[in-house]
Amino acid sequence: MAGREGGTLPGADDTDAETRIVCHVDIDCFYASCERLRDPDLHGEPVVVGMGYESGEPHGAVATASYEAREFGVESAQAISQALDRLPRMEAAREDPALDPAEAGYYRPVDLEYYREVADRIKAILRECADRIREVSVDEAYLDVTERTAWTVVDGRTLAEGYARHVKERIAREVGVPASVGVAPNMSAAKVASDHDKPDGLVVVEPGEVQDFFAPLPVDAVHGVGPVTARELREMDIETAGDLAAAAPGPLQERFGERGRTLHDRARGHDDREVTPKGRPKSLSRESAFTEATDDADRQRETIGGLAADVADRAEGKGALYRTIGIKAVTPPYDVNTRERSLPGPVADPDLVREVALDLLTEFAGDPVRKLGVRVSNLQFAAAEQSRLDGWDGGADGATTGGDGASSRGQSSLGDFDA
DNA sequence: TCTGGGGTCCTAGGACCC
DNA sequence: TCTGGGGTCCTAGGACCC
Repeated sequence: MAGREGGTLPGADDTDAETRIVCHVDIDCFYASCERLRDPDLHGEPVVVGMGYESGEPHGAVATASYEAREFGVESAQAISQALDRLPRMEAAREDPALDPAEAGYYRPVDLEYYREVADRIKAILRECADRIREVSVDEAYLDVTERTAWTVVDGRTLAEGYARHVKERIAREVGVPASVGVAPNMSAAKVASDHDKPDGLVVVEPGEVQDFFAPLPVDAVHGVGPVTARELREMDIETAGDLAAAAPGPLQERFGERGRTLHDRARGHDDREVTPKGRPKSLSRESAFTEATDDADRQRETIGGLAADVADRAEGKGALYRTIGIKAVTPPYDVNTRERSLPGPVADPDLVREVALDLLTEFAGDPVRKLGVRVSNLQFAAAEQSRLDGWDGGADGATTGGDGASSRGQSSLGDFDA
């Protein structure tokens, strides 16, 4: 509100929430865009990237579909077999006179390693463009650019808009993938703004406009409202974000607890979360689905053994100790069961992960299972503290991670992205 | 939507302690 | 023997997100 242009004294800076400038950058159909990067012939064509997909085979699920592929009804998380029904493979269409190549698409298996290389180039640009950045996932990040630009309007546009355009164009020019960008005075509004005009969008929501921007959107456009909450809100006659903003906070809090308050706030344009780096993981897991449910105990044990080894291996790679080991068993129709056991102290012991996981599995012996998973949690990153593990001083854990957060993060950001 | 994989945070009950 | 109230940890499940 106080547009004190020349008066920002460092330290006396009471940057009030309304004057922050947050960008949310979201690469459009990231995996498909990466595939286009290495095969430019795919530009303008329907592209489907499948996980668990092998060339020509019908298994797996859609990880990402290009917008052209979505026109044919191909959706994220869909079975590849179903996607193929709606959009045949180009190779098949060219051989089969009954099929029209104009109504076929290109299918590719997920190649995470390559996508991470591309993501690293993008993230390098984003880090240059902001003082603080939170990398949400491989293809998405929040940037706090308050110190880099301003809400000042020049020639009918905010400087912030020009800045966001610059970020977007750098990504397009230097990496070659399209991004959608949202700019707003807080994270939640920036996220919704970037979603608002995909693909290749740029949506700016100025301070004071946030609530009006939200008002006409369906409730589930609010970040944190999923299918279940949306249904319950509709039962309360809350259909739009505007309805949510106007609703009495009491009943919301009664029904949804603390989350109710948060969602109400967001719909009203309030969100004072700061853009902070993500920090270390709280758990590591690996899971895998069977092609169809199996009650074969040997197969189940074999799967758990493999997952346990993978998880232990990943934990070791990140220098993580774990104190809790758990499994997940999904039984038909789709019941998710979890079991976990905590140990007296943190360990890094692959054999123990396997042993505990197999022991937890015995409860489901003989049950048909469609998916199994192994997880370690209660993590401690003791690499630095390891040396004085015997000289145990109680607060070592908190003190160290807090103290050198910045420098140690630089080191471990290696681990952030590796497998 | 007949359901892939990797995460986060929250809630609620029970055990146990003081 | 029955009864208070507060706190922490553990476990299971649920909702949500990308």
